[in-house]
Amino acid sequence: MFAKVLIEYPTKKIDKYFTYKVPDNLQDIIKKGMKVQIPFGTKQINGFVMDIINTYTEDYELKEIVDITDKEIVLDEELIKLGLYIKEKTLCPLICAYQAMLPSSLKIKDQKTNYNFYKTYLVLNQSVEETKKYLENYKKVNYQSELLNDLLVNNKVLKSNYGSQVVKALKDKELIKEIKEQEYRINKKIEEGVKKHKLNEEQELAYQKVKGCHEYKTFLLEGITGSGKTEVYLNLIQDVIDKGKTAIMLVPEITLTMQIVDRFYEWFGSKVAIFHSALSNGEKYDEYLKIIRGEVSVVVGTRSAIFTPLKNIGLIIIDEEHSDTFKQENMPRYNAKDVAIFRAQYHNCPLVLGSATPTLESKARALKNVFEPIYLHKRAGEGTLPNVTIVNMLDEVKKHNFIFSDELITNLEGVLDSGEQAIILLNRRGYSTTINCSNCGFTYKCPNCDITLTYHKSTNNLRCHYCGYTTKREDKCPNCHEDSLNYLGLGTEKVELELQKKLPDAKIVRMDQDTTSKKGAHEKIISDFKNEKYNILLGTQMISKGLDFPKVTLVGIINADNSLNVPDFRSNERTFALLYQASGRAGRSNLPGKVIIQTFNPDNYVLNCVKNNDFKSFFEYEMNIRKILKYPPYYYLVSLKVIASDYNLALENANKVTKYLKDNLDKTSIILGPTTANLFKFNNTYRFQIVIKYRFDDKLINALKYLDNIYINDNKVNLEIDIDPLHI
DNA sequence: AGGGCTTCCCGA
DNA sequence: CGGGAAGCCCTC
Repeated sequence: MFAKVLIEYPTKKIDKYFTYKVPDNLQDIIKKGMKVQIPFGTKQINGFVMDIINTYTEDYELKEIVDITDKEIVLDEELIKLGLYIKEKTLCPLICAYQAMLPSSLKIKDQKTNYNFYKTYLVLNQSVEETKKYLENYKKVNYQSELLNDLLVNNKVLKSNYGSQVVKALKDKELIKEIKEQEYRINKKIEEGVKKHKLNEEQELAYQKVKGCHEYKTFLLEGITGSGKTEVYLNLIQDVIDKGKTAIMLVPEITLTMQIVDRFYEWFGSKVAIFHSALSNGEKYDEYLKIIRGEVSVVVGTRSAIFTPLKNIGLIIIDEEHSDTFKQENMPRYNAKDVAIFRAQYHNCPLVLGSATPTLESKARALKNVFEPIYLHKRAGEGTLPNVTIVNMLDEVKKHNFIFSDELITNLEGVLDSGEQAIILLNRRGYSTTINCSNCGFTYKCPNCDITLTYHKSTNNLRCHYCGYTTKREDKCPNCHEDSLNYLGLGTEKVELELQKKLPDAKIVRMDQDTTSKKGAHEKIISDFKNEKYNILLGTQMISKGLDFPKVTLVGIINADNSLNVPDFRSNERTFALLYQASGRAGRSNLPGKVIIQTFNPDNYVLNCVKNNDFKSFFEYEMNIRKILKYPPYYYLVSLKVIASDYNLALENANKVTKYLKDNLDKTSIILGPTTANLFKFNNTYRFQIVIKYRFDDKLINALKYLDNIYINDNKVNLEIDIDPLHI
């Protein structure tokens, strides 16, 4: 018996199967998809069994599999096929696809660590009668008798509940013994008496539509903010569970969506497993075990949760489907939406994409009935859509209001007076964007990347937000040594400081990457704000999604132009989604909401669509631009980056790649570049970019594979291929 | 990926 | 001629 094994090293150089002999003692247990330890070169490493065969005819001696790494962790037939699909779709090494499917704790490296978590219990060592008899003779009332009586009632008790002396004494008398039981680190029970809202007419219609679908179909659930999409999801999942099937729901970033997860725990208790980056390795391992063992019916999680080995899936939901986080930016560059379609087709079940601001791609498909559209037009409950005002900051600057407009401050004061709450959004962290010398023009720049450093006041240093380079701020200009350094641009840190000056009585909490790096920090800020320990929540885009605070009546957006000015063809779409979602945080209960958008471009079409809550107009406007400029959804994109530490070498190869594409692709495909990539110099490497726009090109995939192969063995030049990139 | 083996360059 | 670094190639 022989096994074809895929080696754990994620390199294209060894992206093939290696054959090993299966030792006698493993022949009965070994299965396709299992992880095994094998000798490879001089080392012993891990790999996946991809096939089991009975004959082998090559002329060299085979080595033997040493052991099975974890008998419980097996990639089933579906996931094995899915890995092949991802390899084909994203041009990654096959092993890379399988590694993406497993939580990092199972990703081999520290295979010595045992993540199984045990608790020690005490049980009786004798029969109940014997114990009772012993107690009658014992007569004393002390901790020992208390423990024995406890055991007579409860069968087993936690060892840690009793003193070690007491336990030892009874153990020595052979009256009790210890047992170890595996426990899960996360353990939720269904909360009794949770109020399950009755669905309104629209929600009920949406629910029935999906419920009535017993085969693969993708639905686009377009529901305005606060329309109660979650309620529809919960009911649908309940229905799937009632049928004995399982469901996956993806959310963009679970820490920001803790409120949703809490609702899932309330409904489904221990039937839910959760998956996100903030879990510890041990927690991830436990959640994975629950799924493998078939103990859960619902998985809620971020991108990688789409790979969880649930059997018999009856429904997949992707909430906030417009979010960029569903696409992985490094290898394997998969999009969870594609994976979701694959799995829904495999299980022949419905897929629901939900959003208030769907991607143009999804919306276009819904209009062409490739996806089935479902709409939720009304806010559930008593909420109404907020009133949006656009403030022209050009006028405010004349009044020397550089950060806050008079209107925003007046409204904030109003909120404070009435005991309500406000959210302020500024999509940039740090204190100020950059420090600049007004005498000689010096700016702090990252020595590794082609980018200006951001000043952080709390630590008094400058940081590169790309590579993490940090340097100290000096009092005088390091170049001309004059005392003429200026702080330009705005970050959350500075806004917090300035806002506190304007409103000395306000209790402000800031939420951005810098204040939420610790475990549990997100949840604490959110729950503190919900419990009204603060009046104002100030933060970056992480506060825009999914949060539901009934007391928030005002949302202020500072410098709405920030994201509009990003040089990417999707910046309008992202700005609309961000501002629309942020606006949706206001007026979610019976209190009416107001939104103030501060901008230097008050006539901007995107902003005015936000003001009018008009996704339809925005969609039509933006689709027209995409059509003229030949961008998605009219054309598909591929981005190629040629990377080398030598400038000329990078450029030379970028030209070669471009020439090859021009010679070998279909004439209808458009090849742009090479140009310097958006982040031209990064970590001391130079990056050139080539973009392909195409509609139908059956030569494309082979051309990409050919180029990919050329650069596998070139250790000076690197080629990164991103198919369907989200950023170019 | 990582180790071993070959090659190549420099000072003698 | 030797040593050390850099490049090359193999791993079932």
